[in-house]
Amino acid sequence: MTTSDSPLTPVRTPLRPPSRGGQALHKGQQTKQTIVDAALGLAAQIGLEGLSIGALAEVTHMSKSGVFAHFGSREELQISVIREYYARFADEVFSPAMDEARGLPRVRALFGNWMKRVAFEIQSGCIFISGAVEFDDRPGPVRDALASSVQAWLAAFHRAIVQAKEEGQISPDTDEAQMAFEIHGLILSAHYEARFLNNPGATQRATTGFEHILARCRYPISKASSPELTPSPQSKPNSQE
Amino acid sequence: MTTSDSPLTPVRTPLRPPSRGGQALHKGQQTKQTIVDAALGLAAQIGLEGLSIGALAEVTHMSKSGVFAHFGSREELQISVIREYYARFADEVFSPAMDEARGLPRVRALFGNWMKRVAFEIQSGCIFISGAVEFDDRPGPVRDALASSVQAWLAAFHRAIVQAKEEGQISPDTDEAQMAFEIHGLILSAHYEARFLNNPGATQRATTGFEHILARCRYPISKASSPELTPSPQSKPNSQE
DNA sequence: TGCAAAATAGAACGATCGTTCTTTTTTGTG
DNA sequence: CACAAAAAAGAACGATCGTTCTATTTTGCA
Repeated sequence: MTTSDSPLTPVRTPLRPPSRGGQALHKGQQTKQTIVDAALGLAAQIGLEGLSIGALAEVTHMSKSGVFAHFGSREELQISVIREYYARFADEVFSPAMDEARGLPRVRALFGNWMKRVAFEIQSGCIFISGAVEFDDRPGPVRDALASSVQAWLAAFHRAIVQAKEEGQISPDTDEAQMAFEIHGLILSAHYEARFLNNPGATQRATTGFEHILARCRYPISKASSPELTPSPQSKPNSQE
Repeated sequence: MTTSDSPLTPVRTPLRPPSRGGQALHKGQQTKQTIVDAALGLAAQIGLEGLSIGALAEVTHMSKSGVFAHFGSREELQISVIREYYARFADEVFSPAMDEARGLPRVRALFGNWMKRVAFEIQSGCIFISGAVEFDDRPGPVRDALASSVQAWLAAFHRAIVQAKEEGQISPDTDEAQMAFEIHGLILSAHYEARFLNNPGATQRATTGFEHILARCRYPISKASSPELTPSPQSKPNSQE
């Protein structure tokens, strides 16, 4: 079985109008982008369901119908926001990590970038999390767009773990999906405790938890030809608080 | 420092009217209970913010104003729902676990009951999770009621872990708050993946993750009742799958 | 049983929502 | 510059929201 380094590409937006040649962005497209940018900030704070065309019109200094015309429906607006969020997530979290070597370095980079984003989203909110809660009982195209975006990212993360096992950097009896599940939990816990409970130590806790998981899955005893010796975990005492 | 087995009591509802004696529930109180019951089911599915008095009136076969009069405001209705949810959570998760012995048995019981509830809430939804997302950027009495309920539960769980350490059942250099944080993440991950992504193996993954954490924190070798010996973790290999 | 009090219903309010339709303004190009 | 096409504005719609006020029904005790 082979694994690929294929980039994150689940439901990519078409962008450029299909027919038109290499023309610069028309007015409509750039104001649409402006609207989506504003909508993204708004949706991150108050949720995709909280997104209202009226509020969006006010923020962008446009009329309701002017905003509406770019999307044709509120659902299409929400989907545009999801696509934009996904693109930024891929740019900030996934893409930079692909410069790291396959295996553990890449897994660490993915997690590190993910955590950086979570730390930022403690202020702004994360629509992968809020959207999941809003749409877990609401079938339809918005939920589908959101779920496929999340699935694509989680699958990419899982793939990186599989590669680390292929590289012989984690124990062969490690369940990669289990590992991804537990790491995902750390992210969710950090977001929950930091954003809702105002616990400032939450992001550090997630990082510590990640090291705990790595320590368990790495080869416990010696290592032949592998990068890091001294697998002993728990070397540095749990730092804070 | 002493730890107590004090029950979960954060913002308990007053119940009985302060003056009236031991009279049976008046009509108003029992229909109010009926309304809150219906509201709880509705809020679990579509969220506390999705709760509408109109929909609630329809479900309970009452008029909007009839429903409204019992609470005086939508916020008060939401808070009543939170209190009811909290009371049930305490009854199903916390109280039964208090019959178990202090220490690890009680921690296991708390987690097991918690997981049972999560498994049930894959269908119905959890307002401790959806509410956190809805109100993490919305200050006010609803958020306060929700946060204090969650804090009370997480504190109770943390307390049980501290007791396990006092009983010498987990390694003395374990950070109990870190452990609680990681377990909380497993719960959140299970809820996310099962309810939003329809991943049927999610609850099993959470249970497995819990065992991973226990395996790391438990004394690896002998027993010998003495607290500090051989703090080295990482004894038994990651068990299953 | 009578009667005040409690509980519920009914109607209406202003506000906001997504959406539709029509009109005006702006844009880009032959 | 002219002029069609694109973009944006404006007004109005039906619906739903939380809430208020008044009227009616039901309750529980003397």
